[in-house]
Amino acid sequence: MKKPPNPIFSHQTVLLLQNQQHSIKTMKQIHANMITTGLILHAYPLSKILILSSSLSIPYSLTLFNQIQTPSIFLFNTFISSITNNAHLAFSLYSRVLAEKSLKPNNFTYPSLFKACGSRPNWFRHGRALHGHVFKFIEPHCDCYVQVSLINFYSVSGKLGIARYLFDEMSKPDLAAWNSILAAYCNGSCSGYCGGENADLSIEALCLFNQMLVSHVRPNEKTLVAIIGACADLGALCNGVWSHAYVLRSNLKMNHFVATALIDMYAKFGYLDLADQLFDQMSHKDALCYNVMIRGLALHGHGHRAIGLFQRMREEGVEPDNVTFVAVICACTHVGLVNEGSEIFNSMKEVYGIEPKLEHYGCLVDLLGRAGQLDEALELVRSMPMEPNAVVWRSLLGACRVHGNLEIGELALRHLVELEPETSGYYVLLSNMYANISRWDDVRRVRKVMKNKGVNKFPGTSFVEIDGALHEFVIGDKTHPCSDMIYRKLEEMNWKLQMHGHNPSTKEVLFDIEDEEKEGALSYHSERLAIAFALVATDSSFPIRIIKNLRVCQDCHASTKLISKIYGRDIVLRDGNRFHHFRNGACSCLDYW
DNA sequence: TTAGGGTTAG
Repeated sequence: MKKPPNPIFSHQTVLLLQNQQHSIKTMKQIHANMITTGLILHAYPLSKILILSSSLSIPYSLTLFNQIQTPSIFLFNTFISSITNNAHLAFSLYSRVLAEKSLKPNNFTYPSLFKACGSRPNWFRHGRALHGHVFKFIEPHCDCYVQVSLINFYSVSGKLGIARYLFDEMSKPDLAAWNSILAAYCNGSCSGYCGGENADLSIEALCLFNQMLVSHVRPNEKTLVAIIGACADLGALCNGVWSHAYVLRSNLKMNHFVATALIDMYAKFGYLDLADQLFDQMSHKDALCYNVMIRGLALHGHGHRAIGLFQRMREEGVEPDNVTFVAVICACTHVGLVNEGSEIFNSMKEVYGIEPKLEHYGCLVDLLGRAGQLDEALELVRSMPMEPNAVVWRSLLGACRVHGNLEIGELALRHLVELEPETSGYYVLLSNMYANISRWDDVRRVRKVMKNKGVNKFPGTSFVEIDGALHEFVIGDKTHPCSDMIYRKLEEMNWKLQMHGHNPSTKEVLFDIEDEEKEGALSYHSERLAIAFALVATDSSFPIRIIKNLRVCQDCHASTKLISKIYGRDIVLRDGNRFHHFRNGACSCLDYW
């Protein structure tokens, strides 16, 4: 016989709790009503008021919870899951569960707790201890939610290997599990916690996606957001366009997340018109999508359009955030709008109440430096409220090299050598700087310091990929088997083998391949030699792909930009951190210089 | 009839 429906579930107050948005005032009224009607004694309505009250006032919800005589594990789980952004409270509730003999944590207890751990820095050890509890109290393999929450916890804690192990342990990963592991690889490739393997992480994400399709798990919007991000990081145009097409043909929703990821991807590829089209189609534009579009425009040298979009953002009442200002000040830098950039920097605090961070000061140093205002840039570095990092000093150094200011350049290099003593490139730059003005004693001194410190043990190498084969070039290796061929070809093409530079009238590209007269000047960079090789060895229109074992230095960055513009060739430089995609004189990697 | 996991820029 069918049981009659329980009148509690159709009670007017319970329906009110479920169906409407409430203020603290109406929530208190409902609470009072529940006490008078006796509904407060029933677990289901109690769980609903707990969820509601914790979203409005944590102290109120805690008082409410503490009034429950003997809360069941169901009520503990409900309350813990509603306060995961308060990890301390979540864990104190969990310890009450452990202390109570009549209670035992279950499958529903752990996902929220792992979420709470992952959301706080330095809580890794708590999460790891909690993982032990999972084995003690439940059977983790039986529950997908627990497994996924563990994968996420380890991935946000930077333990991608453990996350992958747990994923591989799953006999039949569901959609959320696939999305978690894909996001883990994609976020890992962005945050850079895996050193030189970032690009490999994005490639692995694409491989995993392939496996997902093969195992007949149907991707959703979250999946595609991760994959589009991986394509953007890799500069994988074909895969990126395929992903866009997949969204359309699979009737996935072009929601905020998907659209923003696509805008970012097309902007990074340099397809600003496509990015702009998608941007215009977005019904509601938030700060995030403005940021990616502004950044995209700034990256590709459309500074004025970027600033125009920033104006539009303000006119439409969208509040800029700290990322917006990084993008806008960089846009000003690229078109030399020093006053506008400085004003925007000042408006951060005065108008928007946003305290400028290190990266904003870095942008301003770059803005002033590139405009040749080196004394002002140095003054700013000295007066900024936080300790300048290597990025800031590198900006200043870059400006000094462009504007030929040895004094400040030397100062910047000294700081860089101190901050990153293992980076041989700084010693090399310092040495070259002295060599350029024939201060040979200083050249020898720097070389001696290098030798004493044991830096530069590992020469920089670049690999250039031509027709699927990798050719290796080592910094300063004049005996490379390709060198003669490159020299001959370059001479045929009437290229000068000197310091890098560019003569717009003759279209000469000047490589600093070697200069015997300059004693002590280090010879050409391997990536430049590799590019030269690729240019002379292939006429195909495919991007020249170069893989480096050292960071792309400023010299190389500048000359590669130039070569991409003059020869109309896309060049992709991959270093330990990421891909730098050069197209028509612009590079889609702004964070370097 | 109740509770838990996965998405966007730097």
